[in-house]
Amino acid sequence: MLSPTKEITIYDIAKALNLSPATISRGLKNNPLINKKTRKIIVAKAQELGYQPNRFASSLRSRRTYTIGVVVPFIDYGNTSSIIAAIEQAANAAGYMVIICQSMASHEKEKAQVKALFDSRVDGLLIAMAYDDCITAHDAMIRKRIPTIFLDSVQKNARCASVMIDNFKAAYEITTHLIMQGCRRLAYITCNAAHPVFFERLKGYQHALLEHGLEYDESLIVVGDLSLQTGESLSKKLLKMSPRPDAVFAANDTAVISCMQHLKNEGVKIPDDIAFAGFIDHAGASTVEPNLTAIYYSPEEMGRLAVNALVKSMDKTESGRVQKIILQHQLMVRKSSVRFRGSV
Amino acid sequence: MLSPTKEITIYDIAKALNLSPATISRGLKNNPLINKKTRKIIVAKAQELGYQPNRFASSLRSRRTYTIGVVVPFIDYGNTSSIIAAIEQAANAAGYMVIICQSMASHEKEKAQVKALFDSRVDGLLIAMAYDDCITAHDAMIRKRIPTIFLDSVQKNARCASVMIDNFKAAYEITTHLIMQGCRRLAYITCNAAHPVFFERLKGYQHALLEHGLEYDESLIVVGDLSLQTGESLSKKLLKMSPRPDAVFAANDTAVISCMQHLKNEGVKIPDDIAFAGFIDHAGASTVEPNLTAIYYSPEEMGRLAVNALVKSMDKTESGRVQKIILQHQLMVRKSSVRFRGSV
DNA sequence: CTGAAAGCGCTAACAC
DNA sequence: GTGTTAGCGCTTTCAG
Repeated sequence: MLSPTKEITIYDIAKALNLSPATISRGLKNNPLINKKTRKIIVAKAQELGYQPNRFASSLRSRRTYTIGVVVPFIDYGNTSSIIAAIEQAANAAGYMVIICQSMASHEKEKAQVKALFDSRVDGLLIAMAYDDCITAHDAMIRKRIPTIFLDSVQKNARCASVMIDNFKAAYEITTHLIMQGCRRLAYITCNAAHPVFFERLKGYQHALLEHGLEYDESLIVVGDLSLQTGESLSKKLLKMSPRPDAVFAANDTAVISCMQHLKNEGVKIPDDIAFAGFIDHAGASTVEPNLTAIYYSPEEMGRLAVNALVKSMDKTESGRVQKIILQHQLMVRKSSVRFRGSV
Repeated sequence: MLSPTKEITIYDIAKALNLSPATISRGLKNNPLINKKTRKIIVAKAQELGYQPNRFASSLRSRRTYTIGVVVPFIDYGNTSSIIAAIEQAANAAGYMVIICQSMASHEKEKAQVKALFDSRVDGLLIAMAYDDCITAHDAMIRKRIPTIFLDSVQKNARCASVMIDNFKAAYEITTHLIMQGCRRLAYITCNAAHPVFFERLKGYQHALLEHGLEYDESLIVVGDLSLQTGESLSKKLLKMSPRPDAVFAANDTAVISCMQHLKNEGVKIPDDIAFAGFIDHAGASTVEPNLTAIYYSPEEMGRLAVNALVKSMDKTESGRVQKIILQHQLMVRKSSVRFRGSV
């Protein structure tokens, strides 16, 4: 029995087969130059000896790691885990491994993670930023020509690829829907994060108000926290408003459900007293009662498209044209916002 | 300006400083042998030149990757994403990166992922298996002395470390609770997966029945699918039973909520007609109405304890004593199962 | 405290 | 088709 500590290398296979290490390497990599028979023998011997390739050595030499880095604010937040699941699957199918990091919605952490990923020489990077004013770290990546795709980001300035939905349009649709349901005082719950996504959503909200002859009233804007599920404090703020809003559009993806629940506990009737709409449609939306109106897009598609675009730009040495992929979304109208029951 | 393609290495720093590469390496790694002043100069120069260490080269030489591999059936399932979030955080804090893989509840995939992780020479492995009859792949890992910790697994035979809750006890507590609420015909929803976790839960259920003088009736066992959220088909099966069960204990972590919802749509009153209890307490449990009774344990703690134990066994060359960590859980009694409202 | 030299395991370039 | 050689960037003895 072999000593378990000793690693089997291609040299061992080469020696056992009286071939050169180069041939072994080629045989194991399905290099077409190699004689089919030779390859078979090589593969069999490798199996027999329990050979396991060493990716480091290979990566060091070939300057290719077949690894992609993913940075998100939090893995367990909204539909993030589903997007990551899709990324992992698509990456795997394309022969890549996935290193996942959380930025915890912190600049420093985000930068550190990107740097660490660079130290790991990932071939490409997928990044969902917590804020928009932190291009520097990614700038470094881009300068170093690491293909990078942003998820859910709209950097006007930066010429960088991204995959996202049309946040302006989606917010516009939600707001219009609420107005069509007869709502006139639409509270808007947003985040303290200076993220372009929230900016776009606000613009969509404002645009819809304007188009329907409603005034934009800053006192109807409620700011929550990104990292915390501040449903209770939000609900209190809403209750204190006078006159009370007759609708809530929560562009903050997480707090909306607990906010709704707290209001219900306070005796608020949803949607009759206050109609509700969230933004991203995640698992809780169709569980909470009444079911929550929200924007749906396929997390699987988001992950898949991002990986495919990334793989494409990793494959060609020259990083491809900058690409902005807009994912289709749809407004899932559910009971939390439907007031005219006859008509819908 | 430097050509962006040329990588800065410690040799460049060495040359610029008239020092040897070895000194640079030591300086960058905070080796105590190095003069403090020299180190400062080295670090400054590295910064100036935009040096980024190359982990591969380092790993190749030092045989340490500071990477841990994680394999789970699905990232977006139950409380998995929260456990992973905690793993990522704890690993990061300890100086490790995390590579995450999904086995998709498939043997082949699981094996392939473990092999790929080994090719990446991860220093340690955390694995939540989909089934129990696939020790082989992990056996290889263990033989190769890669510290491995199983999440939620109870291999009687294998002498391997694990972190989990006491599934038998938890199931026993749930069942007892339902019986205390006056339920006598307790349906048990489980998975087709041959996973020890489900075996333990079944035993706990049976033990509680026995202890309370109730017969174990196989016709009350409903088998669902692990990978799919077969809530609707489960609810149909339940409705067909006659006499109908007066309680449902769903050891299958996912399907229970949609199952409840379907039954509600069919006019079943919960908990009065049928009391409900799930197993793992994930986000949906306190959103669905009535709120779902379930077993809670901290996913943060699960992740943290697993990583800490792993780090410990990676640090000492000799892998430490086999360790089984049992996480405390608690039964979260909620409205879905409470029938005696006065008394609870 | 610093330097010289060797080599981790693999692959690319060039021979034959 | 296969072999030779060199070297990816780093760390690690061993010297001094």
